[in-house]
Amino acid sequence: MRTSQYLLSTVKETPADAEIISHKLMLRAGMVRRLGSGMFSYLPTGVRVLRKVEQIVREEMNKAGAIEVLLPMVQPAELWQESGRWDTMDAELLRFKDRHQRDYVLGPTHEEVITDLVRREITSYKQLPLNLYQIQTKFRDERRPRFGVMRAREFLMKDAYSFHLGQASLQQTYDAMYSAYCNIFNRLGLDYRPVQADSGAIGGSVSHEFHVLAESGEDAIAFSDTSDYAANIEMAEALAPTGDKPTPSQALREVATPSAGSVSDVAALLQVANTRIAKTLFVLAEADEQGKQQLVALVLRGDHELNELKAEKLAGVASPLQFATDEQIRALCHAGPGSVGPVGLNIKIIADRSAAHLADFIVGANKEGYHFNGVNWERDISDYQIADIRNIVAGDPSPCGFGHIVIKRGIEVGHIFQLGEKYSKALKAGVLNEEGKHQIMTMGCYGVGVSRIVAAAIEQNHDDNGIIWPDAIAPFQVALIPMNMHKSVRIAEVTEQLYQQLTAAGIDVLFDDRRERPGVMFADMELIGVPHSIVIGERNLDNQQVEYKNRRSGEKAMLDIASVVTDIQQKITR
RNA sequence: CGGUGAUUGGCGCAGCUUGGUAGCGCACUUGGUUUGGGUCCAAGGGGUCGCAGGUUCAAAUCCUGCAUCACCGACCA
Repeated sequence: MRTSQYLLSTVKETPADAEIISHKLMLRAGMVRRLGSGMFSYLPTGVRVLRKVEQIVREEMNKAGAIEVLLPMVQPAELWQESGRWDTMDAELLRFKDRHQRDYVLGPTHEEVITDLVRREITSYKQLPLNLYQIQTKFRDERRPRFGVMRAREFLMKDAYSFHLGQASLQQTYDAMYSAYCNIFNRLGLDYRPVQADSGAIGGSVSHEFHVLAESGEDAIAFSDTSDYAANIEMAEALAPTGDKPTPSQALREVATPSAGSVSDVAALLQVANTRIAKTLFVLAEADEQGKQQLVALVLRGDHELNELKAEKLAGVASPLQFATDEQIRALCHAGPGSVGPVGLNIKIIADRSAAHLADFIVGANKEGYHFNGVNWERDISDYQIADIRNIVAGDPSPCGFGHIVIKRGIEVGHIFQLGEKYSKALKAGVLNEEGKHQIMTMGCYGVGVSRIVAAAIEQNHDDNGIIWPDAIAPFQVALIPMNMHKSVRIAEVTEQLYQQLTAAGIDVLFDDRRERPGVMFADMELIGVPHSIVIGERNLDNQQVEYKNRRSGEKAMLDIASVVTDIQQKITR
């Protein structure tokens, strides 16, 4: 490609509304332009990268036995009503009507469509297992789109769905997808980790996320410092403290804590560590037969945070988790939040494992401006359950049994699930088994955020001058930068010749044939992140040489014109 | 959804407090100049000041409503 015939569209100024580095650089490098909130147009350079990522994903999926399909983005409401997600999926699902006033949705994911397709096409166990995938645009009406294409509403995703008769077959495909994903991210040249995850709104049981590690990541991941255990923080089990519970030694007493509401206030006032305080949160219980919802008290150590996902999975707790209002709390405790505690409450009380390990601790006294000190389980709070309801924190023992927890941030770029029968059962997708009996299929689903990978790759690979693409996904592998080509026939001829040779060798070359000053060309090629550049100048031409520069390492070398193609090929495949 | 802020040539912004008919930088066009790290000089084109209504002799500026966009928040009692 010649710059004079290309749409480079680089800009010097950083748009004001770009927050993170990948967003800024994608705008500056002329990869994307914002059309509306969470919606982006891809310019040629952006498309080139997107296609390269896509192609690697496609190749690895094919290699792993998946077959490509293409499903509609606009989907009839009936399918979503049939699966039940028309009602459960709320605002994120964009709905609209056609000219006949029929309801449709813009596909945020394709479980319904694929399950419908498969139930029509597949009738016998002999056709299983089957793994179908597509690379397609999704639309999710995010409550807050941000970070450019990282959390956009419209985005490009690879989604695969597998169908099986039985768990063993599902596990086999799941494992194959797991290694296919590792291959994908290895080929992309990214620093990533597979982590244990919750399966969330899509449903199912076993699940892994693939995260690209980056400071700007939206997810926190818990790692063991000695084993290869890694789990999403919302999922990582916080173990009970080891050793015996300290022996109670104090009597229960009331202490005045005027205007001390938060844990840190109380700790400061009473001159104790916040680990000696237990905080009490109130959430709604599951509705009883009359449809009434009582409250449930969740008790956590003062330095810990509630893990909502863990809490809402507990029996008796309403799911999704709903916090009690101030009024509800006052009606129950006769005190406002800040002075409330579990002592004397006649409702279900769930203590976190760490909170349950406390003795002689401090809680709100259910009396405005007062706390109890010297509180002890059993003696003062007899009826309670113990559960893991907190977020794991750095330094906790790892749930795998080896080492301690380190927390890092990651960008979720892949997610694999074992769905089970959630959708196949709802849509009655089954086959005849060996006994000639109808049997519901078991499903798995496997997603890769293609457009998000592009942003994640930039987060991990950039410097002050711009993007530094890994070779595998660079929009161009080589930049040809001639010095004063328009004044020197010799330069023009050599550059033209190199361009022909490199292109013929199947290398993506960007030939900067603009009438620009050298500084402009250097700056642009660095900004868009071309990994290898060749500078053609008069002084080296006398020796039949050109200058090579590596974008990432800064390495410079002189190359003989005669061997440029093979030299470059070696540097690329490296 | 709640809070805060923004909206002025293609992009980034000033002007608004104190109303008087719009300006700067980048980009673009033309001519010259320069040519191994975002040249310099000169001339030029381009704006219903987000939309609607109101106040006024007069509104980018004041008032009201709406729209769009962004940031922060949406467990930590």
